[in-house]
Formats: sequence, structure tokens, C-alpha cells
Amino acid sequence: MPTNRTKREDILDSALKLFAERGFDATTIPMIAGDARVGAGTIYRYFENKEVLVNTLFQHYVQAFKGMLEEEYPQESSSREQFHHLFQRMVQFTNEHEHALYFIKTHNGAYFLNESSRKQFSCLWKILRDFLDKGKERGEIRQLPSLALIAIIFGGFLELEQLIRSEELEASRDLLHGVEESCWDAVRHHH
Amino acid sequence: MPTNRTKREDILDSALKLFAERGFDATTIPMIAGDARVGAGTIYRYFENKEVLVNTLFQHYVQAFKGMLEEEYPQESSSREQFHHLFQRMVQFTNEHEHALYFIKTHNGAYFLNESSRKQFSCLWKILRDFLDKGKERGEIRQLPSLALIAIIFGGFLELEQLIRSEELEASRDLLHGVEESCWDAVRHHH
DNA sequence: CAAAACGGAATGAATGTTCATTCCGTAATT
DNA sequence: AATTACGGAATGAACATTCATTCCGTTTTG
Repeated sequence: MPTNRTKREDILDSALKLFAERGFDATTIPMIAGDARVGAGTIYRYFENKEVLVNTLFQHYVQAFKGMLEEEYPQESSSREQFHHLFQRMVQFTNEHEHALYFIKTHNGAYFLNESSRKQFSCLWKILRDFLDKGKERGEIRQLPSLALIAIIFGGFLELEQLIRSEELEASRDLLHGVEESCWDAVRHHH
Repeated sequence: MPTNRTKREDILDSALKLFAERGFDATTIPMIAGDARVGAGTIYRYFENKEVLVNTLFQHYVQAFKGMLEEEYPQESSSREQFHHLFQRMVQFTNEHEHALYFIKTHNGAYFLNESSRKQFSCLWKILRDFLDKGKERGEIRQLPSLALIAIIFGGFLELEQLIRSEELEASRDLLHGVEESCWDAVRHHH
């Protein structure tokens, strides 16, 4: 139980960045230590091993993202407004934690994730599935498996995030609004 | 120029599968050799090293995919028909080379890709960009950066492919048709 | 035509390197 | 002064790559 929380967070921040940029296997402990300006051994004071570190990170951000999506969720509004809420929160979350969503997505399903990480992740999917299922009942959302719709929204959004991070696109208000519109047209029911 | 092409292809097939499933860094040469039923040393008879192997694979499938998209491309048709062509070919390519698109996508931008691989990849993007740019001029495609639209189509499609491979979804005719419709609605211009 | 010699393909044990993890002397904190 | 935190060299395991050897189809020789 460290009295000084800073080192632990430095390590987590560096690990998040490196895992997102290079992937788990291509990121070495000495790399993380160097980036966090910490001795390699210090990492083992806070995390039992590399797998515990990556699972901690994964669960932390899945949890945080879930919280962000659920907070002030407009339970009673139309699917369009609910979609707007979810999309906005996705953007906000990305702004606050630059690499987090990309890290989650690229490391989801990986061999080193433990039971608990997998469970938490499927619980995140559930939020989106519930939104879509309810929208389909109301006839506001396209009749397609929710998993497929989530794939389209999330896949598209994360691909976009990558382009913005690599500075091939700029995250202007216009662009984000346009992408929201485009994703909404992908999932909504058309007459 | 080997007289027997089989071993080289066995190696390439195994490498594609393993790179797609586990990623470049988590895939070891002995793993590939084992899967291909070949001695580890044999791999070095055909490929100078692991990086050359992955670049060969990458370029091969980017090239093949490009060829598949361009063949019989309906240059004179409407954007809708052109989109249908591209989407169909994407599906067909995935059927013929189970892991290829996912491998390309997950390894694009990786640190071990050489200049030539990167060049080939951007040339693949160009095909899609030209289609979208022309469609925008005609007012049939949404006014959004082509890169962003490509991200939405490709991101969504590949996310979907993953779900199908992991058997969370079944690739029925209905599903593919629905997804095509959904992606088209994401990129087309709405009145 | 049989037998011996040849040569390239294939192998997997051996090599050197890189990594995750441990260990221990030093610095900071109480 | 004792306890805890830290750093980075040390360790052993796992890896990519190499290499001496085997294998096998073809060619040469007697």
C-alpha cells in the first residue's frame, strides 16, 4: 500500500501509452520503466508481473469508460438522443484518456486477459446492446444483430481515433458532428 | 526459385494464421514451423528473417486485395453500384483468405513494416479514396473526409469479420446484406 | 544397369541476444 | 535508527537465428 501514489500512476500512464502504441508483446518492462522514469524493479513493487499490470490497466479503463457512458444516461429519451449521449461520451472519454479506448479495443480478446477482465468487458458491451435492443423494439434502430451494429459504431469510431492520433485528420467540431451523423445513419431504422 | 513451392506456401499460410490470431510479436518462429510441419531452420531458407517474412505476407495480401477490388470495377456506374462491387469483393476476399484482411488491418502501421509495405498500403487506400471523392463530386456520397469514411466502412467491416471468425455471429446472406446496407447509409449522401 | 558420388533442401541442436523477474545495496521516510 | 521505497545490475528462461549434419533425388561412372 504505497503512501506515494505518483509512481504507480506514472507506471500506469506509460504502460497505457506504450501498450496502445506498440501492443503488449512488443512493449518491454524496461521500456515502461524508462518512459515512467523509474527503475525496472520498481514496477514489481506495484504490480506482481506484466500480466497483472495489463489486466489492471484494462479493467481500470473499461470501468472508467462504463461509468462515463452510464452517467446521466437519458433513460427516457429517444434513441437518437441516447445515441448522441453515448457518442459524446465516447468523444469526451477519448479526449480525457488519449490511448485508453484504443488500448481496450486492440487488447480485447487477447490471450493474457484474465476472467475478470473478460467479464468486465462483456459488461461494457451490454450497455450498448441494451440501448440497441430497446431502440429496435421501438422501431428506431435497424433490424440487425446488436453485435453487428456495435461493431460498426465502435469499429468506425476507433479507426477514426487512430487517424486523429496519427494526425492524418484533425478532430474539429465539424468532423465529429459529421461522423456522429454518419454512424447514426448506419444504425438507425430508415423508412 | 524453389522447384517445390509447397513448403514456402505452408510457411506463409501458417504465418498468416498465427500473425492474425496472436499478432506478430506473440508469434514465434518455432510456432510457425510447428504449425507448418517444417523445421525452424527451413523458414530461413525461404525468408531472410522474421521481418522479411511478415513484410512479404503483408505485401502479398495487400496486392491481392487491391487486385480483387479493381477487377471488373464498374467505372461508369453509380456510386451505389460501385459500393456494392467493393463490398462484395471485400466479402469474397475474406472468404477466400480467412485471415488476410484482419492481418493487414491489425499490422498496418506497425514498427516492423518497411517502406515498400507502407507504400503499397497507401495505394490500397487510394482506390477507396478515389471512389469516395468521385461520389462526393456527384453528390452521391456524404461530405466528410474520405479518410473518415474509409475508417467507418473498413473499421466496421473488419470488426464484423472478427465476430464472424469467433463465431459470435454467423455470416448469413441476410446479415451481409444488412451490413452492406448499413455501411452504405453511413457513407451516402442523405436528402 | 548398378553403384557410387554429388548437391541442394531440410533439419533441429547450438548460439548469442533480449526479455521478465529477482536481488541487494542505497536513499528516503518515519 | 529502523523501516520502507527505490534503482539497476544480475539471473535464468525464451527467443531469433545459425550451422553442422542428414536426407534424398539426380547425375556420373564403371
